[in-house]
Amino acid sequence: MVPAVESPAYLARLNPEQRAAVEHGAGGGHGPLLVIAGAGSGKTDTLAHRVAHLVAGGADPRRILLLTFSRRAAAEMGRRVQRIVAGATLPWSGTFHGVGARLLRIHADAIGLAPSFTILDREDAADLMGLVRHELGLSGRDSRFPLKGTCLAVYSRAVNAEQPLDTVLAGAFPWCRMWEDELRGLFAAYVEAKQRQGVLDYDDLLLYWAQMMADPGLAAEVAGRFDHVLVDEYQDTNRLQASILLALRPDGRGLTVVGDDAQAIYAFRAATVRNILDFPAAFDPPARIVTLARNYRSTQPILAAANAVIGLARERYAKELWTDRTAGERPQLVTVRDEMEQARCVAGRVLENREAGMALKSQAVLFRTSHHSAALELELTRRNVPFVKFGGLRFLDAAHIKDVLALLRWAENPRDRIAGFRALQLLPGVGPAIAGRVLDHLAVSLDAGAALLACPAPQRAAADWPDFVAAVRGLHERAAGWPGELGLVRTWYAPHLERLHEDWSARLADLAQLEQIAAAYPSRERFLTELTLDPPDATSAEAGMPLLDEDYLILSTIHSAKGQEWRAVFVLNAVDGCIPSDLGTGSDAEIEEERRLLYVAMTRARERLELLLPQRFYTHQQTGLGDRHMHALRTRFIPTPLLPLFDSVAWPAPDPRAATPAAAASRIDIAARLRAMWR
DNA sequence: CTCGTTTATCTTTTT
DNA sequence: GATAAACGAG
Repeated sequence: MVPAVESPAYLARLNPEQRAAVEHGAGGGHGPLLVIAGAGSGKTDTLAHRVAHLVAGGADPRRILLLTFSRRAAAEMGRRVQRIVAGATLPWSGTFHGVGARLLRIHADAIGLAPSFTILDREDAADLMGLVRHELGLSGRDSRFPLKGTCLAVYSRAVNAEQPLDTVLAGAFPWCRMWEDELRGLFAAYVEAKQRQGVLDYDDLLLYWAQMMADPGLAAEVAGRFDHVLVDEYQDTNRLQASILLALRPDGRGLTVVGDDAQAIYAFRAATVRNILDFPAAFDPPARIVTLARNYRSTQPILAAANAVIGLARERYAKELWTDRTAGERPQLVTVRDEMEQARCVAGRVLENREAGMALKSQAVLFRTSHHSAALELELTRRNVPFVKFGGLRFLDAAHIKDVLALLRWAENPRDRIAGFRALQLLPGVGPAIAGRVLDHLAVSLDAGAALLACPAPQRAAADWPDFVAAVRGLHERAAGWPGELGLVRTWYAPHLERLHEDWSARLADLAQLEQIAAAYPSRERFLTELTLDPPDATSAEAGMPLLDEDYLILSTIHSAKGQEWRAVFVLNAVDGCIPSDLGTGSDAEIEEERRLLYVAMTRARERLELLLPQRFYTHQQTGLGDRHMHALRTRFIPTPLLPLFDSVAWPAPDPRAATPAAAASRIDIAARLRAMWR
């Protein structure tokens, strides 16, 4: 406990529980602390205050490790800390993966890793898996071998959950059990390939870090860098991350974790809610638990409904969120005929809200899967409503962006075969076979740049070869400097882009945007590393992000909405088959996660919450009969006893003169279209 | 050996 | 309704 020092002003802003979390063990080494922070309970602010309080109490900010879920969250935390203690910067804040990459580069020599290692994103890793899969002759079998993406998913789960292969297969991939031996061989070859090429996948960033901590000398060195370790969103960490944490703070001294088991939504990434449930007992004496249950975000009616939804969950730290914001309307359950009507309804209501003075930016539309917003995106574009979409397909996933990055990555690490493989095949006449041969030719040489010069031009690509070699050589020599190298690549790439893609001009504009982004990074290595670990996560309808001062609506997957809040929130497709997704209804654990997902969506709302219930929606069935529309039922997470907590309405409001629903469904609804023209 | 066409399969959420 | 293996022509 702090002696009788005058209490700093910033502590006065906190409620008693927040203050307890902030002041826990102040003044010296302290025991482990678990903060259970309900939705909207000021979690981020509490964590920021705790960091600031440590610094104000004399802790060295350079020796504080702050692990967040996303890079965005890390930046936000940094801003808030600085607002409390001016001038304090946290050099060691970031995601587990980002911090891991940094530590591995520092200690690369000690663990036999080339410091110039490059990082494969999900898709590149899958491509490498596919290559190895093919080399092992697993592609052409009588019975079909799992796809490359599935193989990678199995591998990744085994690594992150720290489970043996047979357990993983039985638990999460039962249809692949017959391939256990082949998969084991495939994974061994995959690991060897990565090591030969000096590349790491996402999982390696954690795995190498954990392995580093298994060596007493290195472990002491790494752990010795930090006096305090704080982890945000602890409910969404996996076993491997927990192992790293435990190795960093074996006795829990100086360790703080913050999270909310009711908001655990990343089990598909091998996150386990057990981490947070079992945290206190992992130490002796057990960790102190502080619970933040006062909600500052939502009105009482919204909170009551959300509490009721999560109240039906099975195991959790019991807490009931409360607020003194008693005024406000109940959340609405809005029944609409189908997805088109849903899009019109939401677009209309968003604009109504704006008329009433609610900026587009303070409203959000949330959905379970990325494509659920397709109809809405069309409707918004038609009505000229600007929007930005988070989640789903990303900027970096576009083929032309990947092409350019592949060339840069290949220059950074000539052993990176996936990068070279991709770059070479951009040349007309070069396919997998020739590309492979060129790469084999280079592999025997120590100086890749010289080897490429000496490499005989493949006959079919003779015309394009000199320009290609010149471009690669320019990158090796770093003649253009950074970010000038990107211009070099674009000049070489532009003609190929025109040849390969109809919509080349739009793609060329994307490359210009990439150059803008690149200019913000000091070097090629930093650009490549940080871009793969923290890709720009928003896409909007038109090229480029809207200007910052412009007003725009937020569209987001529920996963990407984590930690955020808006005055008005719309949740699309609150029906069985979407929430819960019919793909996620296999086990009880999956159902529970889907329930928490709905809870997360609902608790994003401050004043207005509307859940949309299309009475029918289209499914893409494999029945051979093509697409079928199904009658949808209200999500099972809002059973009838909970209905009094909501207002149930229909949209458009029932009109006695309207045709019967059956008739309206069978032909074009001209009436609705005419109405919509003026909306 | 490449590249365009056909056919069968699987379809989420993301560092 | 996209994607990857299989097929066929140049």
